[in-house]
Amino acid sequence: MAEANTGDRMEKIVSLCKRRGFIFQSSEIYGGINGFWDYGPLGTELKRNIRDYWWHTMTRQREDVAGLDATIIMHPQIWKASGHVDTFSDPMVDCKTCKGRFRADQTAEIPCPQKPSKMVSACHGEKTAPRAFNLMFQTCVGPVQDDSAIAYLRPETAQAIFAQFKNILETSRQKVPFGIAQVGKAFRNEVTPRNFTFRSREFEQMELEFFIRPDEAVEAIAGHLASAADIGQCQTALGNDQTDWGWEAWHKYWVEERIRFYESIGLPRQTLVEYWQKPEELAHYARATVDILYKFPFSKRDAQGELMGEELEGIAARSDFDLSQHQRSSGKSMTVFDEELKAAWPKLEPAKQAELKERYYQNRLQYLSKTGEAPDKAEKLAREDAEALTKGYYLPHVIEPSAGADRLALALICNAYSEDQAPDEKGKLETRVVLRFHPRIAPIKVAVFPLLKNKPELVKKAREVRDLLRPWMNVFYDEAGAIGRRYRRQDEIGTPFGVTIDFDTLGEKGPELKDTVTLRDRDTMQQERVKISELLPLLLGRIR
RNA sequence: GCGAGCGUAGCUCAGUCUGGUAGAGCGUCACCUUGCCAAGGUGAAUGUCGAGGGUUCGAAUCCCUUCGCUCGCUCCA
Repeated sequence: MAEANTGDRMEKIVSLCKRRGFIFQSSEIYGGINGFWDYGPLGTELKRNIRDYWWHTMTRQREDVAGLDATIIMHPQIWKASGHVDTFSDPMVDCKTCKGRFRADQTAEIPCPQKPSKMVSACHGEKTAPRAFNLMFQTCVGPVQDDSAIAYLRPETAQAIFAQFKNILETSRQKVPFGIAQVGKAFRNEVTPRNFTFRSREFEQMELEFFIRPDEAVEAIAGHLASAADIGQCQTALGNDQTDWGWEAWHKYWVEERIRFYESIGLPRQTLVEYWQKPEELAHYARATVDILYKFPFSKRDAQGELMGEELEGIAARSDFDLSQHQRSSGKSMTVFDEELKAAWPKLEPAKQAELKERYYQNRLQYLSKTGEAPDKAEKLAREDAEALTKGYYLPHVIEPSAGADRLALALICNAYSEDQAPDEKGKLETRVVLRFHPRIAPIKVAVFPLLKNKPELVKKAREVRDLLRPWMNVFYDEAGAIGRRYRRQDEIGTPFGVTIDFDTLGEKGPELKDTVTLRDRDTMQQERVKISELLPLLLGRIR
């Protein structure tokens, strides 16, 4: 299986996507529009399978996650509170002399590329005035288009979860720790869309905000925090006792959980990179972030020549930053009342009480100071928060696994794409293009063929089999051309199974083969003989 | 947004330098053939050569503008 060079491979994938109806450029007949992509018939099925399986795994299969489907346009204040209005717009300066681009606030710290002894702000290059690059799409709500009407298309789905946190808490009968999941479109006016659909301006996110107790509350209730060794066992812990899990345990748990998800739809661990962001790379609100990267063909290589991977998902431990921000910005309380905490607190030693209270106070004070509260006010608020903790009230912390649906679709296509050698009818080796999708996410699950089209009995029987399977899975029926050609067409779009109705099915070779069909496996091209009556349960077992 | 390269049939591409009015392979469709792994037969459709403008008797070819793609700066689910 000779691998073409990576550029080649990516080109073949892009071309296959268009040729077979996975992905088209948006608005193509008008010349296209940069950073926007449409999914064709097969791509739509693929993406729907991804979304559905994510939803299935993250919410319906769990006791502790509830769903949300919020609007794309929300109150603009949300994006002030979240920090997107300010931090999503970096004024940039271009240097016409050296062609460099620099953040306007950093020109005094970055050396000039042409004359490194001087900083950019002091070099002789001819520079443009600072220009704002706000990555949020703006629109106006209502007929009057003035500043008061400005609204934004959401740049992430997460903020709606925080904004609706209290409503969901009160209506879902969930208690911390629990999560809120959402799948939906998000929009970023990327400077440079790149790498096929990888960096698009309109994309779909699959996000979970998993709310947990602050460590101080965990310690008050459980008496201790799960140790490093306990954390090492997280991967099998669903259903186990989690009362002593602090944020590190939950964070690690979700990293493992998410990697298992990727494995379960056919991305082997060696195609993924688990990247723990270094302290200096962390966003200001994050205590830890793990990126799950997939080794795309267009990924850069490290010094050893290994693909470094591109981000599919980020799993951030965001402390109580987001709920705090919305609490301050909206003036509405975002705290929860925790009966277990209230009951546990009076039973603690006074020294322990003091220690936990002090730690909570320090954390709140640090947050409030960082966000610019006046020192005396910050101190007062932090005292109040610490006092509330002793009564069972706190702001939940959050672990955020946030994945890109389109990026995952692209990763699955890249991962599935393969070329192998298969003999044609004369035994000559031919190149076969196969998308080795995991059956769970394959757009079409099974293709049904009559061996020959010109035999009405075969066609009739094949249509019966098609109709038998159709209510249960996506079936494709094809009677055109030679049987081998039909198999190959299905291989190219990743259909895992092929069912062929032949003369044995009609009973020509005797009663023992009557009403049996051949079931052909895409990857091995092996066939097995299966009774029609057993076909449905067999296939259902293999595609779930 | 800036710099470099590119844009011809559904896909991959030839033709562009040296203007004369568009081709190949694969694919698609129909009919025939078919006895389990695509390239048997016959026939068919498809391009205002990315778009717009200019030069010219004549532009896929030269010039300008614009849109899109690829790479770099920047950003990131």
